[in-house]
Amino acid sequence: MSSEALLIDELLKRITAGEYQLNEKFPSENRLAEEFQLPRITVRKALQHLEGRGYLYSVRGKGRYLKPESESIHLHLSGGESFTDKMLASGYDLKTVNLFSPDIEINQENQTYMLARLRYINEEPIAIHQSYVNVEVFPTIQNDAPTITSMFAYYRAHGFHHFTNNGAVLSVQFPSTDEQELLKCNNILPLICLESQTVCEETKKILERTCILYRSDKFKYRLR
Amino acid sequence: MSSEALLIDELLKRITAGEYQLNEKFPSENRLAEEFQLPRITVRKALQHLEGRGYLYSVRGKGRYLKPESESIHLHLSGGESFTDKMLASGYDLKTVNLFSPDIEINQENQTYMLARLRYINEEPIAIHQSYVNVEVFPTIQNDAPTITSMFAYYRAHGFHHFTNNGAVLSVQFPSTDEQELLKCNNILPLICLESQTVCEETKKILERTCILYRSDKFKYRLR
DNA sequence: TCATCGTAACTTGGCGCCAAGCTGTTGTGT
DNA sequence: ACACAACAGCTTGGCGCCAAGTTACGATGA
Repeated sequence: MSSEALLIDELLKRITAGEYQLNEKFPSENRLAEEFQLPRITVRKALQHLEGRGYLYSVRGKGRYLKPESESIHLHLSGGESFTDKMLASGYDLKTVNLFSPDIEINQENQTYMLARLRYINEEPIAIHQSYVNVEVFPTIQNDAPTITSMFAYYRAHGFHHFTNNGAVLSVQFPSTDEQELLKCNNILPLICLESQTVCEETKKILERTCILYRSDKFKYRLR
Repeated sequence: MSSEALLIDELLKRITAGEYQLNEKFPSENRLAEEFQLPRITVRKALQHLEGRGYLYSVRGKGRYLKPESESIHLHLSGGESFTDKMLASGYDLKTVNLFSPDIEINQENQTYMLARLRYINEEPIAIHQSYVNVEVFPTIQNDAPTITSMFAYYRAHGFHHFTNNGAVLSVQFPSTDEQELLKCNNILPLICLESQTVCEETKKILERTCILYRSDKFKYRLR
């Protein structure tokens, strides 16, 4: 194993053992280089890796600081309940921002319109919701899109009242630069990608295909 | 956004668009530095990031090469079925290696014994199974441990025949150096961590607490 | 004409140097 | 005695230089 990898492990041990105070100065690159008898560049790479993972933040000229660990939100990955309802039921302060852009057009091939929303909890972005709405069922979706914050509310307004989803697929991916900006995260923060279809229980019509990108560091997922 | 981040995005676009041949030379650091008018060190960082994510591998003096993308295994995250049964049912060539070590002792605090197994598919390590076996139910587990490859078989041999689990919790973490060596992966490959308890249906005894670490790049997970 | 060896030109890898930012201490001026 | 400015010493950030490895081409010798 490389020196860098071993240093990362050792620093993680110390961090999880509580040896460093939150928001106080982490030992500098030079200090750690001296302590571990490693080149400063090796130490810097290890520290930058820990920054990438969200443990540290740095200010040029000042130093590096330990980030407070954010509390994980427990999310049930199951059932037809909307994300909004789940969060409200658990007492979280959820906010939704519509990421409408006039540039987005209907996908002619599969007749869907992509409507994206950014979800915040406690003023922090935690998920990107991408709904690929079935244009055949909702022909005016492109015009309606700028004002929508709840898809379920939109469906109810259009006469659909009971929903289910036919399973979901979960995978892990890294964020693109756009997603990094939206979610205010680093490029090595894994995102949980959850893909499913929302179906009307009565008519069995597919209303939308959904892709939700969750920051994996903000959630623990309960499975039934 | 930094130059490095934008370069990563652009190279990923090209990779997914199929612009590079598998196992053929990827453009060199100098070549890309010239093309994008960036310092070589910026290009190198971007390429090392892609290496970390598993897209590329490098040979000093020779060059960098695109790795073939491995097929994702679809795994159902549900039910009491064992991992072994699920993989065999899907036709995968699963192999299990017991990671027995005489150094591992019974945890006196919660009376469990940690038995770890490494899972291979097509000769590639894909998951680490850690079973924290209830010593009160299996007092001879420490002696039995070296020869166990199937926990369910072990339980059946001890008179337990029907199992369930009381939900599971899924989270994402990065591998430690030990886990990196076992799974033959880089330090930024996210691992899916699935924690659950295996319970005997008849007696309701907790047989084990399980923690499975899956390479997230090898699996897509189906939820019911 | 063919084979072998040496060198140059390519590749990636390891680590350092200089730049930019911040803070604390000391000296000078009012 | 206090306030302000300058400088030194600390911090992290950007990028380059030299080392190590591989390959291809040209020259020399048989």
